[in-house]
Amino acid sequence: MAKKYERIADELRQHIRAGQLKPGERLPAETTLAKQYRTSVPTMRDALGELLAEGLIDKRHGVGNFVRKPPPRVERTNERHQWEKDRARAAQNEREQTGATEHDTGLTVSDLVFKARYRETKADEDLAAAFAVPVGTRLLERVYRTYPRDGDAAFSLVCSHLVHDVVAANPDLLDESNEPWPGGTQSQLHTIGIELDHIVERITARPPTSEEAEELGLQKGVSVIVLRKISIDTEGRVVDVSDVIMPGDRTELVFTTRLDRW
Amino acid sequence: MAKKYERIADELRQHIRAGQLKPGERLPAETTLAKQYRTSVPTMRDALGELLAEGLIDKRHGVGNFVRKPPPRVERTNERHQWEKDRARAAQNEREQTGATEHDTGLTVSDLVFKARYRETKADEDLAAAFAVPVGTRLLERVYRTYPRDGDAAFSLVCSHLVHDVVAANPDLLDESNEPWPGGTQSQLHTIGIELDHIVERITARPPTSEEAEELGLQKGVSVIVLRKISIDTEGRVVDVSDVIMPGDRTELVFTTRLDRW
DNA sequence: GAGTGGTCTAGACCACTGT
DNA sequence: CAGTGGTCTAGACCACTCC
Repeated sequence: MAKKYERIADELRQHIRAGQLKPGERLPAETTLAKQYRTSVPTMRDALGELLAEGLIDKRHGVGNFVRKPPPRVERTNERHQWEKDRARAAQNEREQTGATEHDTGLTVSDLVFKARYRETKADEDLAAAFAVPVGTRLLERVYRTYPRDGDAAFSLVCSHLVHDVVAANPDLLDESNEPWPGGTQSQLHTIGIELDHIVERITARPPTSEEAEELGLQKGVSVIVLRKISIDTEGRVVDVSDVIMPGDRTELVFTTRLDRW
Repeated sequence: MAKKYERIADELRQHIRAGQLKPGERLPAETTLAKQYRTSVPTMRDALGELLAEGLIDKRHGVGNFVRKPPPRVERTNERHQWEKDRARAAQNEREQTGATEHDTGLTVSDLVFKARYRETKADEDLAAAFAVPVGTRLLERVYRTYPRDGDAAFSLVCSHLVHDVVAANPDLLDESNEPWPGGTQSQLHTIGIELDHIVERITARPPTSEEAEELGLQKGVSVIVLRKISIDTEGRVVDVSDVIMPGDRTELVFTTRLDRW
């Protein structure tokens, strides 16, 4: 009654967990495995597909299937926001030391390659609702990528939106060649007199688009975590709406909620 | 170069988004679709598999494939914790009105079926580390399920852990027949003099186990969001560790972080 | 060029649902 | 019982990687 590919996946899972198959080790070819388990290649592939989605193996086209090393999970905490706010007004040389990604990953600036691209767009229905502005309002769209210097896959895909006419008060903020801006977005907003009051983050999970899977180096069946960060200033105005796409198998979000005392 | 099943999935996606296929409507049989798209049944199934993982269609064995109605997303906010704390000391009749699930879903008590099961266990390595107690410490494990009265799939799978000897101070807390306890866990802890100071929530995403997929009514390819909630009291002691499993296609987590003023 | 995984086909047979 | 989707098989052919 149990499905064959599930039984095979279970067996392989046991072998991996028990350490009979070690991290980094190559599995036998799929045709070989199919013979070993007395099944067909497609069924064998279904079994391997389960392990793939769980992040237990890596498939490398033309090379083989490998037991995956337990992936280092990247934590992203909500305490980063206060940390960023505290630094937003610090001296430039202090702000230059590290950014929020380094804060999360524990890596240093020299390990990371950073890219930014700015573009002008118009608010669609979704963003217009988030900003509480009319559809078609001019926005500044900022796309960020951070890669480890050696690897190839990005840590996360970030797309930030600001209301163009608001940030135009400081022309430096419209120029992508000023990135990476020491101290990040809160520091940029500080130059035009904006102070953040609170941040709302909405989190969902879904399968990646093929572009997202490509950029993040995701195996088939692995979901992404989508985080929409909405920054509200002390006037109650929405000043930034950012979408962050993170690999579901390597990400852990941490939120601390402090409670009022009785 | 584009994969055939992706092209077909794209076409069907367009038809659904454009409203040519309406929510609730049945698609032609897979054999029929395969002929229409001049492909084989397995390839057609790969295409439908994409839509399935995205939550655009429902597959019903022996019946057919249906366009899914946009699923009502259940929000879970971190403001629920302060809300629960405020009610923990309220009069019993007020606490009885509604619980946190109703607070999140907007449904009333009569729409929901609630089940609780208590069990005594010993701390494994994972939980021992979370509680900062020795492995093998006696714990009280509490499993909760909340179902809509009409539907069949649970909203979420909750498993809470308390240190047995701590809560045994009030024997009522060891008896599952006292569930649902008006006012929830914070109210229960209040009876033994525990006040919460803050809550840490760690969020990850992964494919469901087959049991989870069954209980939550998940289609193939849909991930679950896993939330581990750690409650810390005013003494800095971890008093509760709860794991919450939620369907990735119907859940939105909302976290608000308030920032100190400059 | 040899060996690997990726895509696609064609079809058998089983399990589930509703009439 | 008829019709549907679910599982499994057997094998062709392509794309990628490395020697």
